[in-house]
Amino acid sequence: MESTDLRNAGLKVTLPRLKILEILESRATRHLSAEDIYKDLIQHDEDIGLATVYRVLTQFEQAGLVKRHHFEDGHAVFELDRGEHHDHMVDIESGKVVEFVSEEIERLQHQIAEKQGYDIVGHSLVLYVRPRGRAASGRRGSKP
Amino acid sequence: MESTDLRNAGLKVTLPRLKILEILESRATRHLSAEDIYKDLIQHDEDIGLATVYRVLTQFEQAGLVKRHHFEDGHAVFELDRGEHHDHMVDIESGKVVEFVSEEIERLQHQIAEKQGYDIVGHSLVLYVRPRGRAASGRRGSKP
DNA sequence: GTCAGTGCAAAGACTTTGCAGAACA
DNA sequence: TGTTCTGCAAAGTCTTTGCACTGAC
Repeated sequence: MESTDLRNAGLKVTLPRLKILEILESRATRHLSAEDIYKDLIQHDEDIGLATVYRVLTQFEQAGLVKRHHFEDGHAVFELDRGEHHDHMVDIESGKVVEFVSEEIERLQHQIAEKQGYDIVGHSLVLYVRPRGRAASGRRGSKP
Repeated sequence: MESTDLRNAGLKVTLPRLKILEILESRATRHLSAEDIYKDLIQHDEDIGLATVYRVLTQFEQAGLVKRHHFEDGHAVFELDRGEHHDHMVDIESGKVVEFVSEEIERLQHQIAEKQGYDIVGHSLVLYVRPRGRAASGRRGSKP
């Protein structure tokens, strides 16, 4: 089944590709960095290099199988592209990523771009959040 | 006047800092990369190293004088923080950056975060756009 | 058997850091 | 004068690339 996806993308069915696809499909965390995937492979005794992970992910991205995101932490994260567009919320304390969709925001975005004479080609919306009601890290009450 | 900003930030008033602040204030393009600023300094025969540019920008960021953004092109861009929040639209053909504000989107974002039990700490919204009505780069008509 | 794919190491882009000399207060 | 700053070069992080070998078809 995964092999079909690969063939459809014009990619040979190889072990590294299958394994990486499998990791992207099966992990609880759907947003993984190249390093995350690499470590996972190592732990499962797969002898696959980090360079290959990057190469495969880039190919998957070009084939439309995965999406690459750049949250503000320096490294890219990848997720399987299941077709349905969504935006992200990142819990800055736990690192957890929550997906959400807002038709209304999408609509407003198009409206805004249109007003300036543009068509939207893509967009990136990320909310950096913290569990409700908790104060800023290590502080109490109002600003110092 | 700029020197006051620096002193308020607890930074000594030095030539590199003044020059960099001046560039951020006076350039038509308000969103500059470290490299952009460095080149500008070189062109004006200022003998300031790239490392210093990065150091100064980081200090300015910590002092709240500038904001750092990561658009999808790999390198960070900096803009003077004038206090008023806004989001960005990047014309992928010209590289031009347009700022915009949408109270409505802001409101929706808070609503969405709240629904998940989160407070928003920060957010990043960037629209990648292309002048209206123009086909994808180098193409005509519908998809190939 | 061929050609795409892979591992490894080396290179690249962007950014940060260590240190000795220079400059602000 | 005493720190704080700066330039330079070296190191760091994340990612890509070159090359000879391996493996899919």
